[in-house]
Amino acid sequence: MASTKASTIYDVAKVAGVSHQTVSRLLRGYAGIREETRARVLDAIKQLDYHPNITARNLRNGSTGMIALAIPDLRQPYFAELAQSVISAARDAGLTVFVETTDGNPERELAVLGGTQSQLVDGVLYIPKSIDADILTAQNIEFPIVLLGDRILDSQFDHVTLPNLEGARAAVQHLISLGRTQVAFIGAEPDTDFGAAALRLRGYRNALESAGIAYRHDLVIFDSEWERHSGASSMRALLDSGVPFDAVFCCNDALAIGALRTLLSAGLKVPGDVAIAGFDDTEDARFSFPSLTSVAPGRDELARAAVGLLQRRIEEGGARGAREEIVSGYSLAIRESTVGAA
Amino acid sequence: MASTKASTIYDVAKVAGVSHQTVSRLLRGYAGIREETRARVLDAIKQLDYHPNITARNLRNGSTGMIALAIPDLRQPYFAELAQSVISAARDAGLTVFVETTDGNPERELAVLGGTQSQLVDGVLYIPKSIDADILTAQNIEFPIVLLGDRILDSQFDHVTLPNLEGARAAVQHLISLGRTQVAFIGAEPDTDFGAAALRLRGYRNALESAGIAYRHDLVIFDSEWERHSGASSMRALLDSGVPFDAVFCCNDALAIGALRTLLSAGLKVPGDVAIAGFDDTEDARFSFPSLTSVAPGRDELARAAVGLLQRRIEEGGARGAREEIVSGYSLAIRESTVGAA
DNA sequence: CTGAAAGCGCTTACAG
DNA sequence: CTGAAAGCGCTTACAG
Repeated sequence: MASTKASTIYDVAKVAGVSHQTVSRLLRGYAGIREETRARVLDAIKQLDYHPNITARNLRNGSTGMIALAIPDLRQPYFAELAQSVISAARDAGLTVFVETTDGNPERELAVLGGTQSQLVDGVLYIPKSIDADILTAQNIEFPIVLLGDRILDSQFDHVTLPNLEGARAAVQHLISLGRTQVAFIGAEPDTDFGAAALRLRGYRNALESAGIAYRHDLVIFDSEWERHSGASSMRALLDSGVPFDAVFCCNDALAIGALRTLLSAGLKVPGDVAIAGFDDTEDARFSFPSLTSVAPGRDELARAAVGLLQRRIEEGGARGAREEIVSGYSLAIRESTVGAA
Repeated sequence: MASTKASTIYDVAKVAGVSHQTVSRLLRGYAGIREETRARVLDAIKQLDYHPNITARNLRNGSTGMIALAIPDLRQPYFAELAQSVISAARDAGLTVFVETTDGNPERELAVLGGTQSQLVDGVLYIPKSIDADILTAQNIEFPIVLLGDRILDSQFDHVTLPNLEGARAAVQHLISLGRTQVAFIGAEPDTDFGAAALRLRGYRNALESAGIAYRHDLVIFDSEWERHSGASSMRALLDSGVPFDAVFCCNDALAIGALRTLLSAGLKVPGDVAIAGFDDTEDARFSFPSLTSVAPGRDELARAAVGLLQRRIEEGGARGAREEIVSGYSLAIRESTVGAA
């Protein structure tokens, strides 16, 4: 902080009666310093309450020990929890993070890549939302970047993602195992073959196929917002369509929470009339009533992997190895919304 | 970023055929530069894709344009939403923020104040949880700091806080206006006369008094965690106590969501048997079923005020004026948990 | 084992 | 209106 005139390496050196480089060496952990000298310097440091000026060190070293986390919106529990995991993982790795919210706005998502903060940072952990791989590729990014999250398209970048297909399939298989045969799907996206929505839809279809249940378009609801309010409307639309269904898989918990609210508002019983499952295992899934069955994608593991990969890329400097793709494990948290209260 | 050799002000100067200071001046927005020179420099900047090195600028200027936000835990919606508001407000103010999560852990809360990142930052927005004013005062903090949030104790620091008493009173008055006479209170804290819990409890008592209802200890549940899981247990405890009640005010929405779940699990009707209100107006309050009546404390206003105050302190440099206290406005969002479905 | 020198990229008085 | 100089606080070869 600039408020009070902080003491420098020179002040310490003067007090200790050594040159400033000796102080620097001690700070950097060099072995070869005479015990008696070391003690004098440490004394001076304590006496002056000296703290190294990180900015100066950064300027010299060309690195800052900081990474940026570009994330759409902390108001959404999934992102908030993911951010928390990233921040913890980064701290454990000796990095500090710098949260940039983009609102999933394409311009802001792009701005992060060129913004003034990208100067300050050794690398970027990037959770894209509305931007796609082509645009990203066209950016010709010249610093370490790792893509993170569920919306990762097939891309030439390092990325860490979820078992989208497998998780969705497991959830839908669970619904089917309960004897449900008319399973709706909320959260499909038009016009994409990649990305979380497409993969989860494929998982859904896989599960139906293995059970010998025909896929039906009228049970698939498009919703690319994946938020609580849109989940509520999507469920409203499904109910209004008059198509009968006895279960629903939602692409994330936010959708499921919204859909659940609409179902209960409409006087339906969950899971009696309709069983419902989500994806993400956010904390609100555990405290809704009924509590929500959800695919738990191992958020901490994901965050740690992403931070670790980014750190590796930073250390490698310019020399990029082959791009890497990491997929986390998952489990299915089975709760009241599919199996009822205990 | 350090990955590729970035061009400097000198490179630009050489290409443009001027001295590097001229480039610097143009960058800093000085008026006195000949039109023709300016064009040449801008050309060179574009041609070289020059971006100023923020670290160097910071070293020179002694400030970084960054602030730290020390916050307990993004997994809790209240904090996540507050963080989002702070980040937005900071961006509007030209500052970037740096999120430090403390887990409400006293050591980590203290560490933020001395940590290496406090070097990097022009000031700190501090959301304390377990730390109290005495400890903070003892720290002899020598940089701009603004306390933010609901747990602010009476202190010698600048702080921005919520209308704790008034908000709680309004919520309880609302419950009473519905004809409820046995209003429970969840979230009291033992041994404090200050802080959000004490103030909200006072608001509760005020509302009872104005209505001529006697205050009863057996309707007040202690809970200093203020999380969903603790709200669930607290409500469990209240039910088990056998004390009859027809309404409950919870100190925050997390408690209320947990309590609501317990009520519904127990087969009680909300608001038929028990009306329930919370505080914070987090987004999950709007999507529970029934949706939750809650005190809305004007989060954006709060965040903007806090960022503004901090920025002012930073600009004032060392010269601290009188400490300032800002209290946000509030409104009461009335929803199904007190008045039933529409 | 420790000192003298140069430089990271920028900005700010000082001249002209 | 634009250039030469010094310095922000640190680290890294280079000598000795």
